[in-house]
Order: sequence, then C-alpha cells, then structure tokens
Amino acid sequence: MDDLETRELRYFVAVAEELHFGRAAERLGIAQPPLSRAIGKVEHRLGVELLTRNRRGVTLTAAGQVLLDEARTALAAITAATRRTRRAADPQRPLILATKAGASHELLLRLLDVVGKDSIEILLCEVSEQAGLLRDGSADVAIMHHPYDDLAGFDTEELQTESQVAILPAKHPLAAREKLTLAEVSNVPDLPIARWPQLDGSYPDGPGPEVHTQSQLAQLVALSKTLLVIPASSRAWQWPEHVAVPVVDAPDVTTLIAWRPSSRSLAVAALVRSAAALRETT
Amino acid sequence: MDDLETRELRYFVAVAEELHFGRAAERLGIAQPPLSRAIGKVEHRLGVELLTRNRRGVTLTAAGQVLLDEARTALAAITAATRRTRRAADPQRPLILATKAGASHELLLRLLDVVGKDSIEILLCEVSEQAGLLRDGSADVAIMHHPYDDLAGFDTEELQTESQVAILPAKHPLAAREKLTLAEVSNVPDLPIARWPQLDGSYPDGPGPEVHTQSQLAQLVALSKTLLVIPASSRAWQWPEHVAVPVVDAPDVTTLIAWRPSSRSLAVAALVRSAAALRETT
DNA sequence: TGCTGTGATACCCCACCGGTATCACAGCGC
DNA sequence: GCGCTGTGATACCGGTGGGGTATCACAGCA
Repeated sequence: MDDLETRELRYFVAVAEELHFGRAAERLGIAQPPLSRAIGKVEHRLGVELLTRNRRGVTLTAAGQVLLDEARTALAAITAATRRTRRAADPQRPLILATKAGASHELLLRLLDVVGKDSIEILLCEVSEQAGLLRDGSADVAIMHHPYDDLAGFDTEELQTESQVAILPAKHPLAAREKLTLAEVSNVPDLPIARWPQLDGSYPDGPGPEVHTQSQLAQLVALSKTLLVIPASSRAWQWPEHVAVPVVDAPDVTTLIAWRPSSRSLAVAALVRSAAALRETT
Repeated sequence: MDDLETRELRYFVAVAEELHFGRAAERLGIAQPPLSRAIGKVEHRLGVELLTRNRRGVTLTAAGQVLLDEARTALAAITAATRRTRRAADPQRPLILATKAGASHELLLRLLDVVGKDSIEILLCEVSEQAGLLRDGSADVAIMHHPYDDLAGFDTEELQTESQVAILPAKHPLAAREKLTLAEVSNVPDLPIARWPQLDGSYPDGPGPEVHTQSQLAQLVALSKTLLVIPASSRAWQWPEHVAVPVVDAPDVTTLIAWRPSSRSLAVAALVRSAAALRETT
C-alpha cells in the first residue's frame, strides 16, 4: 500500500545524513533533481514534513529523525535478507564470528582449537560493531562483553567473567600503583576519558580526546593523552608504552557468545555448545 | 546495490506463503506473468534458487525458507518506519499499549487510573501477538508475560508475579479438587492440551484441538474438550462453565511492561515509570 | 549589483512494470 | 491415442515514472 520503497529509504538516509541534497545525490550516484523529487514524494505520501529547508542548509524534523532511525534498521534488514539467503544457499559456508580485535584473545584461540579453524571465519570489528554485524547478516555469531555491548535482541551464553584493569601510560605516576579504584581513575586531570561517537556520529562534550577506533585509543594512551579501563584479558592493548593496573572496584566483565534468536542454523547451535563446553572444562 | 525492492519482498512472501503463483498474484492484485518474472529476476539477482517448480505445485528450497523469514522481518521494519514516522509527526498522539484480552486485567485498570484514560490507547491482541505489534510500530508498549511471551529484543520492567491456575470445565471430576499439580493436569486423557499454530502456520502433532484465538479456547474448555493453565489474574477466562483450580507447582508468571529499546519517547518512559511506581505501592 | 551556492521546477526520454495472449507440459479421463 | 484442465513460463506491447539536463528562485555575501 504505502510502504516505502527500498530506494526511497536509501535516498532519505543519504539526505538525512548529509543534510545536503547535492552531496547526498552525489553519494547516491544520481543527479540532484530526482533526489529532491523523490524526497518530496515521500513527504507527500507520508503526509509528514521530514526536512526543513531553510536558507543555507537542511535540518531534520522530529519525524525525520524517527524515520532516519527506522530507515536505517529497515535497510539493514533488507541487506540482511539477501546476505543470509545467499549464505544459506552456499553448502560449505563457514560460520562468521564477529569479535573486537584483541578482546578475549585466549578464549577465542581455545574456541578455534576446539571447533577447527576451517569451520569458522573470524570477522574483526571495531568496538560495539558486533550487534550491527549480527543484525545485517554479516556475521552468524559474535563475541560480546557485558556490560559494554548492547545485547538487546540476541540470545547469549556466558563464557567467562573477569576483572578489569586500567591501561595507563607507563610514565604516569599512577602506573606505579599496585591497584587502583574507579574513583581514582575516573577524574585524572591530565588523562581525561576518551569520547566515542554517539549513534548520530557526533561526540559528547568533555575534556577527553575524540576517538572512533581502538588503535587510535591505544595510540593516545601511549602518548599520555588518556587512560582507559578494560577487561584484564584484552591483551592486544598492551603496548610497551602501556601499563595495566587492576581496578579493584570496577564491575566484572562477562564475555558472552551471542547469536540471533531467529537463527535456526545447526552450525550456530553446535558452535555455541562447543563454546559453553569450553567454559565448563576451565 | 543489489538490495531487494520492497515490492520484490512482498511478492516473494506472497508466493512463498501460497506456494502457488496464480493465487499469490491474485492476492497481490496483479496478473500471474509479471509475478513469475519478478520472482525469476530475484532468483537470478541473488544467484540462488528459491523455489522448486515441479509438476503440480511449488516448494521452498532451504534458501527460500531463509528468505521468507528475512523478508517478513524486513517488511515489518519497512511498515514500522512509515507508521512510526507518521505517529511521531502527530503532536497529540496517544501511546498505544498492546495487551492480551483478559490478561492482568486489574493491573491494567490501575495503570489506566494512574496515567489517565486519554493518554493511552489500548490495543487488544491475541496470544503472543504483542511482540509483532511492538516491532512493526503498531504499538508503543505492551503488557507481556514471562515465560509465555518472547521478550527478546525488548526492554522490560517487571510489574507483578502471580501463581497459575488450571481452567477446567465445571463438570469435570478434577474441577472439584482444592489444588492440582502439573503432573495431574498435563496428561488428562479426556482433556488434551490445545495446540497453537507455529510460526509457519502449521499445527504441532498431538491429540488436543487446534486453536488460534483465546475465545476459541475458552469455548473449548466450556465444551469439556480441553483444559489450560494460566495466570490467576486472567479473569476474562472465567466463564460460568469454567472452574479455576490452583496448580501448586506451576512456575510463577511475571507480568511485565515491554518497549523497544530504541524508543526515545519521553511518553513511553513516563508510562513505564508510572507502571513501576504502581508496583511499589501495592 | 553581480556572484555563488542552495534546493525546486520544467521538460524529455526510455527502462521497466504490468497487462493480454499464448505456449509448454504434466496429469487425467475416455 | 485424444482432448481438457491447471500449472508456470514466454512474447509482446503500452504507460507510468524514475532519471537526465537545463533552468529558475532565492538567500547570503563581496
């Protein structure tokens, strides 16, 4: 009836993200007039104003913001449909496991050891990307970390629990300490906590540096610009310029294996079983 | 790039559900040849065989089954996008609360009393429909019941916990009992447990009658065809021909209020707060 | 007062969706 | 063996509409 077409969703997301018809059109590989028309038609069909075109630029209305969120998830579902279908048709497809680089490294090695390296493909991703990769069909299972990652909508199995350490520049006074508390690390004036981009791509206010990848963060710690608190097993973080100090009152971090509840894949179930068995033998 | 169009998703779902091009075309309001072409084109683009056309009928391949699931959720996301956008643009929209008819009736009345009847619209639905209504934007919040309903993907707040009762035909010998156990009610030869349709619309095997609405079930109990075990507060079930007997070892049922985690609506948050406050004063 | 950069409008073309007519083929009754 | 029926696929054709170019309207700004 008045469902939006895939094309219209893509077009709107492009405009809403660029906030500029010309650039959005370029990104989409079409000319600007058809784009204007398409967006106008969507607004007319919905009976809702999505964008306010004032002199010098475009802004989202509240309804437009809602549609941006919804359109993104709808598009993810659509690409997931083709991806999962293609993969379902491939007889010897390996499972794809998404995990943050460097996190729970030993556990991952043990898991690979048990299930065999060939039956799984590892997809290394940046912080908190796993949920999106599971959702859009790029991955079948993911290693995630409570309470860091958003587990909403996934089935999970706990694998291990561990304490957290502060990663500090080796030269910093706090690096010599035997142990630290959250209070001590949360307000170090010369090592402000780094700021990650929010869902809309903007950064929260604060004194810390802006980062969007793990390696940036590692670099910034080495440069004595920031500190961070992470699970003890995140070995990839340990540069020579880093020192890890236990944070005694930081909440424990649970490593979990997560998958989509609607997945009926036997291979996923077997992998989860293997991972859970791994936990019990340790 | 090679995302499926909304139209193609709808077409495929229709064919996959009907397993018959002619009927599917009729349901879609188009002629059969364009439908055949469209499906063929999708198969070609994906490089995957979705349907096997053998003499006398069509069947889904494994990949086709995957696409059917994925396409359904993608379509739900698409319709949700327009619905939520329209609702976001409506300044005095009431919240829509989905709930099974008759379940947690008193609690619902108290909630309406607190927040005001005009700020909420009640959407009565059949068993386990709430999740779908939340997902496709038909409802903003839902009253759900653990462990009956699938809470995956939603944020929830517990509201109350209660024991369960067996609903029996008044004339049945077991109806005279003070209390019952799960073992006693689970294998009564003349009152077999009713069978609900599964996700694919088919019914599981078993001796019990097939049902797909609550009222059918209530009727069947009154006719001495089946029995059921439900939360004690489900008052709407209490026909004159019914008797409720406590089932002492049945697991407690928790009534929850559920909403989509991505909802940033202040009204939803306020409603949840009101509901939680209701719990504490009781 | 131009100049620049923005999105909207005017107009044209052709790709593609959907329609009708027809085919290919398998079951089935005789 | 013959039609007859019911299935999905193919052939062809016309109209809608998406995309293109050219241009406008208008606001900032030197």
